[in-house]
Amino acid sequence: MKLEIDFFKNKSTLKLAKDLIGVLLVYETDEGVLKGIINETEAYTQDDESSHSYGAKKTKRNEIMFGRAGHLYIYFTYGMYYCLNIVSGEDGIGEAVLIRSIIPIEGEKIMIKNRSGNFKNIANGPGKLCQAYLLNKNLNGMDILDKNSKIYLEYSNYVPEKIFQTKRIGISKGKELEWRFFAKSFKN
DNA sequence: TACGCGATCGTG
DNA sequence: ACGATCGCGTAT
Repeated sequence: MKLEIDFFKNKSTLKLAKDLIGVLLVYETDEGVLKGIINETEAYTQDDESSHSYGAKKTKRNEIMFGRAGHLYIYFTYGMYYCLNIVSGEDGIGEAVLIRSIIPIEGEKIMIKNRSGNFKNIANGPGKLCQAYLLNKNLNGMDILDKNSKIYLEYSNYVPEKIFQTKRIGISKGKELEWRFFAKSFKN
């Protein structure tokens, strides 16, 4: 069953980041269905120095973060990679959850092809995940809660054994905040 | 218009 | 540990 708006309502971005561990990221492409278990996320809010939305300053790049929860914020970074975020929080507040990693469970062959044949570490990083799913700026701003959307989140029976909470990766400001969540294993 | 810097990755 | 690579945001 697809996640709907209720999953996002009245929930902090930190809580959403935690709740998304174990949820499936699904993309129905022309070549086949891509599906994976979300196993690592990070929260970003407008009070957070490391966030693109810091200080509630809206720009052309980050404006989607200020929209309604359930939209995709996909940005380009390091001159080569895209990163996928799910917009969170109230309309008008700039918050999102970065999806850092998934464990492939369907369409693995397609993902490997999308990753130029790399069959190890298929989607265990934000840039790798976007390569595996062919996510780019064309999909920025998509509404995954729209029932016609080809990309959406789905409930699963994968229950994290334990959710770890640590500092975030690859940032220079807001380093001390423990806003990263991940699971090492799931029971089914 | 100019410039410095990344919410990264793969190799060494 | 480090280089690749280029759009974005801030400053001029």
